[in-house]
Amino acid sequence: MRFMTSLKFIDVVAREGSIRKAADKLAITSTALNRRILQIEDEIGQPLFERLPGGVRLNTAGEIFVQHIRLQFADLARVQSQIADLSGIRRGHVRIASGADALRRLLPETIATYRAAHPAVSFDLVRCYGDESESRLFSLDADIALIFAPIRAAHVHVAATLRQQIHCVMPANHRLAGREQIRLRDLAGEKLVLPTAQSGVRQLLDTGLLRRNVEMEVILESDSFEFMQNFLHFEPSLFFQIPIAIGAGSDGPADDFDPRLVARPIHPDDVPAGTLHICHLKGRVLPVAAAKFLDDIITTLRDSYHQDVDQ
Amino acid sequence: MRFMTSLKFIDVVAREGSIRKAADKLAITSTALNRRILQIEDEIGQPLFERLPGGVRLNTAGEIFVQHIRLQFADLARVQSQIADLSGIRRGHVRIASGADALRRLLPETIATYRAAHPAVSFDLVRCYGDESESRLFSLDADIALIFAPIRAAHVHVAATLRQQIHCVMPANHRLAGREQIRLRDLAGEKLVLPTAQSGVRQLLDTGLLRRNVEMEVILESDSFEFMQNFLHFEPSLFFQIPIAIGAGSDGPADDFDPRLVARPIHPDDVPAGTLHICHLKGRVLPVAAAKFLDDIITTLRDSYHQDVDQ
DNA sequence: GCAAGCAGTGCAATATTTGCATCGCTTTGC
DNA sequence: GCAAAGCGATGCAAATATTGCACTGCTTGC
Repeated sequence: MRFMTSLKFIDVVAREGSIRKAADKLAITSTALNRRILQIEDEIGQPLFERLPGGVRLNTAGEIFVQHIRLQFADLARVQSQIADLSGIRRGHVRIASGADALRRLLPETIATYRAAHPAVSFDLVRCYGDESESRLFSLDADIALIFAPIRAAHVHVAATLRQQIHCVMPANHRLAGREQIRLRDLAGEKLVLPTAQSGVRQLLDTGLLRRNVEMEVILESDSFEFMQNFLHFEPSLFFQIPIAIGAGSDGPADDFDPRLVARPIHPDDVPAGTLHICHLKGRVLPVAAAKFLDDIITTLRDSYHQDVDQ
Repeated sequence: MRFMTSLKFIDVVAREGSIRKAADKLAITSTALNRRILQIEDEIGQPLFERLPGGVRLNTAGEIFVQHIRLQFADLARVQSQIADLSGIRRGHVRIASGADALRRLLPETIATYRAAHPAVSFDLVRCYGDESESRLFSLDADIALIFAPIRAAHVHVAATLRQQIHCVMPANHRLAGREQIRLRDLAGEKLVLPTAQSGVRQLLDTGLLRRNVEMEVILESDSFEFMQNFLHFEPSLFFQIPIAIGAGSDGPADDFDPRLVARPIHPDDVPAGTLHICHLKGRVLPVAAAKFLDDIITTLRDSYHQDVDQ
């Protein structure tokens, strides 16, 4: 560590109490060592050593400085061990904050593919509600966030966006199952299961329902796809999802999407399409593993989900 | 600090994302800089940068190392100020990130007082929007931040807080000028000038306006106090500020607060009070100058602004 | 009082760093 | 599809910084 030698020299001189003795130990001449110390004292603007007849001794400033030096060495050692631990580009850890939508199929699929190529990369998935994804980006608890909602915070950089029309999920034998598109007025009198209030899907629905002033029966709210899917078999009702959550657009529907159910898009005039944002912290240079994975998500969306992705 | 130059170089390259750009900034040739970086990478035993066609980017090892470097620089500044403090003369440099509110009066006043006592201390003031203040604390570009907004990041330590009720600023002859407090419904039909969307004042206002569903005419948005203050003389309208921005609570209103204008608080049931946070990076030991200045701000708020300060 | 041990300094030898010219590469623009 | 521009890397010579030698002035201990 060439950039630490001068500091190391000071440390040794402080320990030896003499420039000549320290020079001996460091295998250089005392004059060279002496001049290095004078130079640093000059840069600090204050002497660090008291000159005694029998050698040198740290003064108060020197003690503060040497303590700093030793802390730096300790911290450098920590950094080195941490870096040595990485030992390669393909190692790493990617932390993702995501709403429930992308966790159903997009992320499992993409991560599995990525890990097949880079098995030494590990992942951290956290399901977030509301603005928590953005907070996690900011607090550096997440590298990448997938957010199906408007982006509020200025510190979020949106790497790609994906338009998603909300779909209405219903039993395959439902009277509306034959329609290509659902109008909100068609839902009059239907029993509805709504997503929880924080979800982006819910906020879009509220916009539409409020605007159209449609009378509908909201029988429950849930944030669990599995629950809503199974509930439909017991009580005839409808719930809402976006395409990536039900695997639409991918190679066929998701394996666990019930074949007795169908999903039909709501007419965009009634409920506007929402946007899935793929984000990271603005100004942050992502770790390689995370940056590559970000590329992978975008590629997957474009190639495998055949979706329009804006970058 | 000759012994820090190589590290500084790496920091700059990381920020610029290009060796050539960094070399320009550092006034050396790109080849010299390139070789210094190669040398340090060699000493670390691992590359710190990814070489891209358009420049370089930190890899995981590099990110760890650069964070270490920045901490080292911040700690060196602390050591220097502590050493300077020994000789009786406090010298040093305090870097502050602040929203517009505190920059109007609180900081000019406090800094002037501080500098009268310690003329060798210099200051760096950066006006920040949104979450930028918090980012600057983390990247060690700022020692202290004054944030009038909720704190989102976990790495921020809040040294003190100050509750601030939003005030409505209007011409002295306005029909509402006689009121002790303003209700939102009083503002129906008024022309409003709102602060920009990132500002903490705006976010509180939005909460209140949304909740009360008051019909008002927003004629423009601005982040400039001077502009809004002068605009009122040309078109009758109202804008919003918090007490420390208009000098209220201090010894009389700020010198440049127009006597033809008055500020009246909005009823707390309509718009909740916001909180000014006085912060620094968690876990960091501030330089002496910065630590003492932090004390000064808190003292000033309590003694001169007669505000309740929580510590 | 004089030898021994210390830090500091002038000067020449040596090592290191820098700048120039140039290569190989990728992206961008026409 | 090709030329231009921008990037990092490298060989080599010039510039700069560091080092070692010889020596100074100083204090201490015998």
